[in-house]
Amino acid sequence: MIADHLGLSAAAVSRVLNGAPAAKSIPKPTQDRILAAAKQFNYRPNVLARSLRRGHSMTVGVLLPEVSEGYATLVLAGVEQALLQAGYVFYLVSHHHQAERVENAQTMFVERFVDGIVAIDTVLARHTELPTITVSCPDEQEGMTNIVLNHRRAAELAIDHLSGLGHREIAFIKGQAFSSDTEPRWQAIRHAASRAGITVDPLLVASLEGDSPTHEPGYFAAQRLLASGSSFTALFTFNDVSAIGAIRALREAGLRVPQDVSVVGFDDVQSAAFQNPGLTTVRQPLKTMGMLAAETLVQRIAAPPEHPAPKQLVIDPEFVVRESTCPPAPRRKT
Amino acid sequence: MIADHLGLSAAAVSRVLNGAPAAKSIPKPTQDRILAAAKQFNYRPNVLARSLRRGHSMTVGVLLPEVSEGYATLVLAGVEQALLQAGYVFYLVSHHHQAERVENAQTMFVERFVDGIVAIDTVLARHTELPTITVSCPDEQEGMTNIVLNHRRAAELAIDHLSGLGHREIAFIKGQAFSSDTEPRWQAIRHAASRAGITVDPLLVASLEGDSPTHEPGYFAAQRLLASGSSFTALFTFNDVSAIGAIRALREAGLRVPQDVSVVGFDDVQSAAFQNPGLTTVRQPLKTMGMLAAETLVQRIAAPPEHPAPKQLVIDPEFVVRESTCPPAPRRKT
DNA sequence: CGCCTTTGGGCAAACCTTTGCCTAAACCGA
DNA sequence: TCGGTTTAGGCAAAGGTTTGCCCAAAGGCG
Repeated sequence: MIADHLGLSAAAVSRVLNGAPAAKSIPKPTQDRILAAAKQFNYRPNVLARSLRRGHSMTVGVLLPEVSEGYATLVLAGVEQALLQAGYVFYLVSHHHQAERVENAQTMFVERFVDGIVAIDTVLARHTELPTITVSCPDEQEGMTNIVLNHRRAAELAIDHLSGLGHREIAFIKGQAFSSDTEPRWQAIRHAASRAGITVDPLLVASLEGDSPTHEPGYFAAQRLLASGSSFTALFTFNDVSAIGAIRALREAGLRVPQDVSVVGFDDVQSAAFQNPGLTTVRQPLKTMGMLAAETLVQRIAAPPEHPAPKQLVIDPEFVVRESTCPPAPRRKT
Repeated sequence: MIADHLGLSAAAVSRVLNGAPAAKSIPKPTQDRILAAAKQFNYRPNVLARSLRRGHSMTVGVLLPEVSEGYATLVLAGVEQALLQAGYVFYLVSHHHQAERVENAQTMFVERFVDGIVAIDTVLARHTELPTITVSCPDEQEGMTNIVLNHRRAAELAIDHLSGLGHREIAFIKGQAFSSDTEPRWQAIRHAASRAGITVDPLLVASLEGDSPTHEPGYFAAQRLLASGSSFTALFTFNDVSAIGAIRALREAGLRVPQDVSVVGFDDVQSAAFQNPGLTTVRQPLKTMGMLAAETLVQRIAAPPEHPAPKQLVIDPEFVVRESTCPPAPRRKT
C-alpha cells in the first residue's frame, strides 16, 4: 500500500523497513522516502501476514492454574515484564488443574503458532515440540527447563526456625495432590525434620482438599488437625493463603497465634506482612522466578540450546520472621 | 495439504470443514472422506492464514493495571471464562497506570488485529475503532460500553451501616487519582453522608498515595489520618487491601478494631473473609462484571449494535457484615 | 437429438509480507 | 568498444485459507 504510493515494489519497502541486508543496494534518498511515507501514513506491517511468512509470531503461551490467585500471578508479573521487554506478547489461559483444559490450551498454542510456552504450577498434558519453560512443575520432559525452588533449603529454614524456638510437636498441612510442589516439598520437610530430630506424627499431617485456590482448604485442614486429638504447638502450612485460613480455624477453636500455636506459611504473598499477626513465612522470589523463566525462554527461542538443555534452575528461598511464631508455651494441651 | 492427499482442491476441503453453504454441492461420500482424513491427520487449519483472509482473529486484548492484584484479576477471571466459552483467546497486558503503556498496548492490539478490547480500571489513551468494553472506567467514549458499579447504592450501604451503628465521626480513605472509581465513589459517599446527616471532616479524609497495588498505601494513609489529630470512630476505605493496611496501622497505634475503630472495606476480595477481624465490606460482584463485559463484547463483535450503543451497564453491590464493625465506644478520643 | 439443469468441484484472486533470485541500466577500466 | 561490476530495485513464489465465479460432465426433458 505504501509501495503503490511511492511507485516502488512492496519488496523494496519491506527490505528498508526491516533493515534487511539486501537494503544496502537501495540508495539513501529512496530509503528516506520510504521511511518518511511510512511515518506519514503511520504504517504498521500486518503482523499476521508477517508471522505467516516468517513462521514465528512473537507470541508465547502462558499457562497457570488460576487467573486470580496470589502465587501464580506474582510469577506471572515477572513473566510479563520480561516478555514485554523482549517484544513478546502472550496468551494467558488458566486450567484450574484440569488436564483437559491444559490439553486444549496446548493445541491452541500450536494452532496459533506461539513461539514458546511458560507453564506455571502446571502438569503439561503431553510432550510439545515448542520451547517450554516451567515454573514449579514436576515432570522433567526432554529438553524443557524447569525453574524450581530449593525445597531442601526451604524446609530446613522453616523446621530449624521452629525447632530453634523449641517446638517439637509440629503439625503440617500438605498441598493438594495436583500441585506440583506438594511432593518434593513434603520430602524435603521429612528430611529436614528428621535431621532436626523431630518425628512427624501421622495424625498431625493434613492435606489441602478441593481445588479452591482460596483460604478455605487451609481452614478445613486445620479443623481436621484439631479434631485429630493429637496436640501440637506449631503448624507449617503449604502456602500463605492456607496459613491464613488455618489461623482463622485455630482462633475459632480458642487458640491464640502465636502464643498457643505458632504458624509458618510459605510464599510470602503480598498480604502476608499485613496479616494479624504478621505471617512468618518462607519467601519464594516469585517475580524473579517469573522473569527468569521468560528470559530463559526468549533466549531459547532465539538460539536453540546446543546439546542437552539444562534441566533445572534452582532458586533459593529466604525466611521471613514476623509475628506468627514464638517459643511454645511451657505446658499446654490442645 | 490434506487436499493433495485426497486429490481434491483446498477449496473443497475448506468448504466442507467450515460447513460453508457452498458445501451442499459436495456429495456426502466426498465430505465424509474429507472429514475422515482431517481427523486422521489431526488437521488444524492455520489460524494465521485464516485470520489474514477473514480479517478477524478471534482474539481480544485485555488491559488491566496490575497482573497480580486482587481486584482486577477477579474481574479477569470472569472475562477469561466468558471469552473462552465463546471461543476467543486474549492477550493480557498490564499498564501500571502509565499512559504510555496503555498507548503501546492499544497500538499492539490493532497491529495484531484483535477483534475487541476489554479494559479494566483503565483510562484509554485514545479513541479506538475496535469494539471496546470497559469495567470501572470513567470516560464515556462514543459507542463504548462501560460496566460500572452503582456507586450511589454502595456508598449508602456502607454509610447507613455505620450510621445505624451510631457512628458520626467517620474517616475516609479515598482512592488514588488515577483510579477510575475514585471520583464517582467519593461523590456518592458525600451524598450518602449528607443524606444520613453526617458531616465529612476534611481532616478525616486521606488519599491513597503512590501506585503500589499493595497494602502499603492504606497503611500510610491511616497513619496520616491518625496524625491529623481529629478523632474518629469509624473508617471507610477505598478497597479491601487498603483496609487491611489501615487496620495494621491502627493496631500499631494501639487501637483495637472494631472496638475503638470500625473499619469498612470495599470489593470483598477473597481474603476479606479470612482477615482478623473478618472484614465488613461492600462486595462488588467482580467476576460477574468480568463475565458481563466479555459477553457484551463478543455480542458486539458478532453484531455491531443498531444505533447508539447502551452507554452503561450498572451493577448493584452487596453489603457484607463481618467482624470489623461494631457500635462506637461510649466515649473515647483518638 | 438438442437444450437445460443439476451435480461436483476447480480456478484464481485476495489477505500482506518476506526473500531468493534476477535483470536492466549505468558506470568503469582497459 | 567491450567486458565486467555495481547500482537499484523488480519478479514471483511462498506461507495457508477463504470465497466469488466458473465450468465440465451427466442427467433429464421434450
